[in-house]
Amino acid sequence: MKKFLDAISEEMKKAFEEAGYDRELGRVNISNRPDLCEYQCNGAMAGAKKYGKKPIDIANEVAEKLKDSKAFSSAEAVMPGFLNLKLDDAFLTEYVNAQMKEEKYGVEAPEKAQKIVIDYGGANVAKPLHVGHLRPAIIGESIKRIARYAGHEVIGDVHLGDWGMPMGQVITEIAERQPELAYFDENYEGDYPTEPPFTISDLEEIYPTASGKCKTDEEFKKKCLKAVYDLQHGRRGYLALWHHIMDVSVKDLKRNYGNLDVYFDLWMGESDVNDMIPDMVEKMKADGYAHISEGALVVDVREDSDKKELPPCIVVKSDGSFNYDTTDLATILWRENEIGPDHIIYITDKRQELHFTLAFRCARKCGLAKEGTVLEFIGNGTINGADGHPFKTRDGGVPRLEYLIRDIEERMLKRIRENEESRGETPLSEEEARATAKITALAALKYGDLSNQAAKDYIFDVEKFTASEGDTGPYILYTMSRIKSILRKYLGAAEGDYSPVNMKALEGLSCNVPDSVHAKEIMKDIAMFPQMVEDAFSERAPHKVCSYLFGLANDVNSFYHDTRILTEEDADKKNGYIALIRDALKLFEAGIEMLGFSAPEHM
RNA sequence: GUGUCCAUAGCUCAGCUGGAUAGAGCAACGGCCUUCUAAGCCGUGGGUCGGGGGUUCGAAUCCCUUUGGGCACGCCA
Repeated sequence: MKKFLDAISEEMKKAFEEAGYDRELGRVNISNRPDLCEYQCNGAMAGAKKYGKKPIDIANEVAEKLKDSKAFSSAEAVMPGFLNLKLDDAFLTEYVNAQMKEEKYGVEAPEKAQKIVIDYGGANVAKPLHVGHLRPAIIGESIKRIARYAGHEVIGDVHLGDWGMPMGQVITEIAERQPELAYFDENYEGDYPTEPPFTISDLEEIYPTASGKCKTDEEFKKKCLKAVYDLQHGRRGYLALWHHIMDVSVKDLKRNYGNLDVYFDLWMGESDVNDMIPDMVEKMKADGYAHISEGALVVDVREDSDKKELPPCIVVKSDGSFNYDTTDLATILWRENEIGPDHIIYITDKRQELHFTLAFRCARKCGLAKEGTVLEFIGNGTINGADGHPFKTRDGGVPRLEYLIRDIEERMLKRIRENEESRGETPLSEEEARATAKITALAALKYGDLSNQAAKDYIFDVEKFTASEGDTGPYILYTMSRIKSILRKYLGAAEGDYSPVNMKALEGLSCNVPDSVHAKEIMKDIAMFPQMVEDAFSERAPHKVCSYLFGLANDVNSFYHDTRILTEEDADKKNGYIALIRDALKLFEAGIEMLGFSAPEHM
């Protein structure tokens, strides 16, 4: 079915046409003066110049044609030339009931589904996830889900940092600590141990130590760089050690991402394209794109339109090893060969923008990316502390994601127990309460992040996220659990029964013509759902999903407050109310699914 | 220095393909629980949209300029 604004715009366009004007002027939008009207059309003013008429005259002529409109109960021309519109209740009701019967509540499959690779992990192996990894993970996961909901084929890739300097650093540090290990004996020809010589907590300490040393100790840094070269060029012992690092680290990363409800289709990394690099480099040389500059093999990517001189893209470093330009280029080639995407979307910290500009141009110039493949970079802002500076722990370190989440969960758990006590409810079991706290905490965290524009820095304020008042994840979940509670009771559930609502049993009901402003507001929200999904997808804007859900929650809560649903004596009315909140619940479910979190049955 | 992004209420942010009186949340203040979950609802106060200029019937939104910030700028990722 047509999106709602398109559907009502169609009536307006017809009116413009009948009045003798360009039908394209008839675009209808949501009113920015809700006190005056529900929807508005500004086409009369836009067309005034073209037709050499006063806007108000055009508006009046058009309004005249809308007298018998099905969509609008009133259409009024107002100075200087606005067309103020009120929606016909029956029209809206019919639309919403038809819409909610559809599979995706009015979201149409795209004319041509796009194949999209989305690269959004950015985690480095051997390094624990910290706050810096939070945004790409959360934003990427959401954009992936939005794109899927919009009907596209999306493949998420974690794209691990597993082939660069950190690997050399870890290997070198281990070599210094345990030089007797077989991995470091170049003459060793036997099998290496199957068990790693370190645990995940060892690794978490080894990497920062090594990284710190590199900043002060030139000799150590040189050894690390040499180790990177050797690893990339197949030194047996290093490769064996590297496999251990991967095993230990990836297992931990999967657990951590899993806790965030972030799931990748591909767990590939820089290392996976190592074998493709030699041929790729040879071809770039043979085609005359790559040349030696300051000892490194580079590709010039400057363009005449540049406002600033760009550095070249370094394909092979002067010591013969590869950096992330190399692996990113080879990865583009791999994705073209193996997946053939229409889009490749990268989500990383915005500070990496220049790198991607260079890599994209290089890939384009050297023919690694096909003509039609869109390479897109989404840079996320940083997470800052309350002081406006990058988020740090009290001792100045970067906070581990795990601890951060645990902190939020504890606060939520406390809240659950407080509520039980003040409501006089039977307390949930420890297990159940913790499960609810976990779900709520994740919602708080993700919503807190996603409700900000991806590209902007934002202040991470634990107090604010866990306050669960106002524009927060828990507020959305709370609204949902209120709806569920009513639906459950409507279906005859006993007090204290928090089992999932049987939505199937409610299928037969449909919304009545709204009998209150709040009911009508909810229906107008519902009607806008498909438009919201399209906008959120095309603008890569999860925060639009957030603000949509927040608006819906506001309207549902107002409705809830004013309308006695279960005690309504008129059965037909009551069923209509139930259908209305059921539909709202369906959209909440769809919305939070797109944001990447879920809802508890009771909170 | 060059490029780039940003500046909106006390705080945190929407709005930016130009439209009528610039919106939320938090904080402040005042109401509402014998009735479906008060993690809620209703209300009040609070802004020369950093400054200046321009385009336009009309600018937070587009253009120029200026101030103040963030970030990036060849072999880390």
